[in-house]
Amino acid sequence: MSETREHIIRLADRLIRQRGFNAFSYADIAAVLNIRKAAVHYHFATKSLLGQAVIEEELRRVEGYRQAHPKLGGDLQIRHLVGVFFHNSQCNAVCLMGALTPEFATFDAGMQAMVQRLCVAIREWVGDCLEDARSAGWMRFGGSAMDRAALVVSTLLSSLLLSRVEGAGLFCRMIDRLLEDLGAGWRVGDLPAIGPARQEGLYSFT
Amino acid sequence: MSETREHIIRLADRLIRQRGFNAFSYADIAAVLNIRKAAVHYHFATKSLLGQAVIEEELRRVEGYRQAHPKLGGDLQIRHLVGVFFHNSQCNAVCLMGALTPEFATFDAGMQAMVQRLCVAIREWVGDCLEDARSAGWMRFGGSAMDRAALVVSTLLSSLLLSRVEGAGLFCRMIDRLLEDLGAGWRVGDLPAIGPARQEGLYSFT
DNA sequence: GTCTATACCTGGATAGAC
DNA sequence: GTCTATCCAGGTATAGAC
Repeated sequence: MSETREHIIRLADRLIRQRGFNAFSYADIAAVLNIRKAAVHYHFATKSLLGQAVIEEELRRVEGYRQAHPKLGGDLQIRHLVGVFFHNSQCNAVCLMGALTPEFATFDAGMQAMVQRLCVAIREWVGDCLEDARSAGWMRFGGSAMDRAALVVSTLLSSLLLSRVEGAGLFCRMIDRLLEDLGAGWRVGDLPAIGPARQEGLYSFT
Repeated sequence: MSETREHIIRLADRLIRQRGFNAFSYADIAAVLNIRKAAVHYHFATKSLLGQAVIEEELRRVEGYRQAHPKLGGDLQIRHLVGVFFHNSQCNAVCLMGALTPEFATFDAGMQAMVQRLCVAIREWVGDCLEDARSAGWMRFGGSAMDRAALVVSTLLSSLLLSRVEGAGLFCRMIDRLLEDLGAGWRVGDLPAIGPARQEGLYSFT
């Protein structure tokens, strides 16, 4: 895949999560890369196609992580997920679901389908992790793992939205509360710091 | 207050929650009211001022409700709140917090301040309700009522976001799960239907 | 005081140069 | 295959008519 193409996707990802899909433009990307807007159009004919590529990249990262750690317990994977979100909370960035779902009604069919795929994929992953963590005794909670996953994802998602408005401290208070409800034996503060190599803004699954 | 002014606010409120703040325009409002775009500018010189007016209206509704029912127990007020959100889930509308916080970084200072006020007001209201409901024995949960309120608000907020993408059924599954965690003795299906007089889209506190 | 006509800019997208 | 110059629609906002 082309070098600039990757740069564009990376930039678009960041812009979407900082300002929303409808609020960024090809001009923003062109300015950073020192090219003309139309050069971006060469790589992505329409803005919708660019958005879909960003989501596809994210899906690839999620699937990649799952396949790279087939034997990793659900509890450890949840730790990783929470770490990703914590890092985002420090950067004032929200996740792709939090950025895209509010604007869902303004998207064309192709983009809507990708947003749907993303939401389902994340929830299924978290659901499998919760199921595993519960049966292994690392967590305890009522209800089906899949419905519980919706609650966990929803809390992570909106903790980023709200903490950007009310201060980053809110994130830890909310997630620690969530983890206690899940019977997890750890808190946000227990997670290892994220290495500088991954701090460039793409250390994200959502 | 002028008649058209109120109409504009009402329309803007709906457009924001259906499509987001940056995705709607004065043209959308002008088309419905059969006036020119500039007529809207007369009432609200800038789009930011219009947005602030929409939020101010919402704050007024919240405060109005609280003052109108000073003696109403927290449990009953939460029922009302959940009913409002359920109604929104049926209309594919999200709440103002869910619509505005993702675009927070694109707002000017005045608008950002109003979004902040809104988030704080809602959370304080829910916090007071939870506190009351817990001490009255209607609910039971761990942690401070205020932190718990953040979780409740966050779940309501994102259940609207996600159910619009994954289907309205998700809303009830998520909220019923939340209510059970809170030890509430009721579920979404137990709530009375919302009267037709209030179904026009402004039956909302967020 | 209320609205219309209009300006000006930036958005996404196209046609064609290298 | 990659990018530049350009277009046109639609955005917010202003100046001025009624």
